[in-house]
Amino acid sequence: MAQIKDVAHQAGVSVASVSRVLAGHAGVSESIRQRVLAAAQALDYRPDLAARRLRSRRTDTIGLIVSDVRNPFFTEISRAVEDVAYQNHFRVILCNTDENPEKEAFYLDLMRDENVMGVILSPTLALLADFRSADYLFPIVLVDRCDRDTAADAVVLDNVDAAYRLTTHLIENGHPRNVLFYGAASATGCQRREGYMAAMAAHGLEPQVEAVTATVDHARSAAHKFFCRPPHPEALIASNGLILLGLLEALREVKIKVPEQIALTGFDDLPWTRLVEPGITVIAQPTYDIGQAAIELLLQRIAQPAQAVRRVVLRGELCERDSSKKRNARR
Amino acid sequence: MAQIKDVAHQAGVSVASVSRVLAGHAGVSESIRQRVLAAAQALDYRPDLAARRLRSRRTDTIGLIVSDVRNPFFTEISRAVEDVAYQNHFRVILCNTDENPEKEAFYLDLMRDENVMGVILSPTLALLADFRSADYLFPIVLVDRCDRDTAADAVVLDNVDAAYRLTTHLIENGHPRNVLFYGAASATGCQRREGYMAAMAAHGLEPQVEAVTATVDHARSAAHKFFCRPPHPEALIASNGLILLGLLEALREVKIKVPEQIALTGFDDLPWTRLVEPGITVIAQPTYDIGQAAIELLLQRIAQPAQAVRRVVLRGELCERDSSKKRNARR
DNA sequence: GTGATATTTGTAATCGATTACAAAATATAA
DNA sequence: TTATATTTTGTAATCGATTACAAATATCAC
Repeated sequence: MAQIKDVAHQAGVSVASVSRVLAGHAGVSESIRQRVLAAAQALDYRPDLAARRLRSRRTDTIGLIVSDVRNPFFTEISRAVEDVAYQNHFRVILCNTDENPEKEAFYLDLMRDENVMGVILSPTLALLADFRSADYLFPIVLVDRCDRDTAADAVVLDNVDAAYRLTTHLIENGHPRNVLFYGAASATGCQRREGYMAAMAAHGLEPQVEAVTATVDHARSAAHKFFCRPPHPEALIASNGLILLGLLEALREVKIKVPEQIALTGFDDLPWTRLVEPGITVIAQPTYDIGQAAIELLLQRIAQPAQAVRRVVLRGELCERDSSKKRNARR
Repeated sequence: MAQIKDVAHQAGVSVASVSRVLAGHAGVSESIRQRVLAAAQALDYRPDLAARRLRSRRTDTIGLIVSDVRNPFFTEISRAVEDVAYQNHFRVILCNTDENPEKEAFYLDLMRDENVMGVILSPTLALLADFRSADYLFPIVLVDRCDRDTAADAVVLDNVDAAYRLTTHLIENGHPRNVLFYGAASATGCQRREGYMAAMAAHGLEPQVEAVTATVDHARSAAHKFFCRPPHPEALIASNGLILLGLLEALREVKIKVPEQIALTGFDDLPWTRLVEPGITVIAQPTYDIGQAAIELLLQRIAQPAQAVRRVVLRGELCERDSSKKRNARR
């Protein structure tokens, strides 16, 4: 394995010159430049990253900490982050917290050990509660979850607005008695609940919410239990894709027909929502864009650590499908 | 930021002793051990990984190179790999090749630069063709794709067998005239084709195959074109989940009913396959297990570089659903 | 040509750990 | 007790780059 002194020797120059050429620094003569480049090529020289990082204190690495990359929302975000990171010659370390604050703390420590240049984080509710960027040695951009008053760079959906519009859509399509199943342990769930409450209030309707853990299995069993005690509502809203899937499975189990007996809507435009019969009305999140915006924000922050805190708010798109078909106010 | 000499000073010992205690080496007195541990704790000392890696030449990092983490098959593998890696105090660098050999070569170079201790790789067909582990400075475990004669550690599904069983299932359920849509650019696609051909031959039936690019969009348009020239076959087989989804979308577009007019089957038990009406008969791959086996194999290889080349072959499970319902041989 | 200034190049210090080797301390055998 | 073997500890070299600083060289005005 060739190292810098071999290249220097081969080119007949000092190691400093080699380093300068390879780092693209100015103030080096064209003749040396050529000789170094040729020598490096000839020896197939690759700088040792460990040595470089030790001396330069840069790692060109960022961390991506999400609850579970298997959640399609985060899968897409990961892909976006990696695309942009690699275009900018950054590496990505991926971590899954499973919404577990201990794992989250472990990975944040790991990020410090790795001396990453920045982190994209989807924080647990516990961490978000009193989150302060200043507590960390590296810049952090929050994704997906962020309170109104959190002083941190963030990229989020306008959850309140999206839930408001989804709820309003249901009401206007003749489903005033609807109930929200939301993930109480997440900031997004709470914000979507807020939008739901606002929409119901605006129409003078009685809201009804069910707090669940945001997993398919838990949502399914919670919904199953819910349907054992009539009367059934006219419509359901799921605060995310996992809960939505759980609700659908429960409805299948208890043989309640969508949309004849009940309307079903939710968040996240997953592949299956337009494949099932009927198609499910959802708020589609621009997931790739969210990831892209997050990594771009992070790279900017790394380049200019002092710039003002920025928040990017993206709008969800309502995809109307047959699961929330119009119906007469009274049947 | 405290460093090792601060800890040494605080504990009143040499840096060597601190290093030894923290590395868990034997031959250090209990009294020093205690003092060092206390000092490290007090100063919240975290070893600098760049320095450690430079000197020790270990990075405790592995690479995971797949075509696209958004493919649910690879999403699940990623998660398994990360789980086991982190349990063993390894980090994971994730890379997406998009089946592009240049990107693949780029990332393999990156792995060398990063001095990773090993790589889990889902190779492009081009790379697999003359793949030799010995060409790389680090151990490599192949996942998902591997030829019969590839001399490399690998974890794969028994594709020939699985395709054989799926095809046989169709034939036995009264669908002798079936056609396989397969990803011609992938080793798995070719092996599944092989199993299909064998099953058809075993039953004295005429095989029919359509080579497609393994993406939803391409499969959809290829299928769309296919259905414009009757006669239609009695059944379809998709060689992976993306193609399967493309076929289903095409069938919806041209309004061919499953299973009344045509049976539909494929590989990969994605969430939607049991949600759509009718449920789709598929070969379920033990994806998490595949990822887990791959990382475990890699960790073993790292620990014992000279051990014999090993191949883990897992069996796919046939999930029978209504999309391939039994029908009379002649209608 | 001289001196002042700007540019290019090289030498050596440095990043912060690990670890080979030597020295010191302790245990064991005679 | 002494000599020897063993264990514990410390000193200093080392990993392979980057970069501060000094030295050498080139450029320019007069």
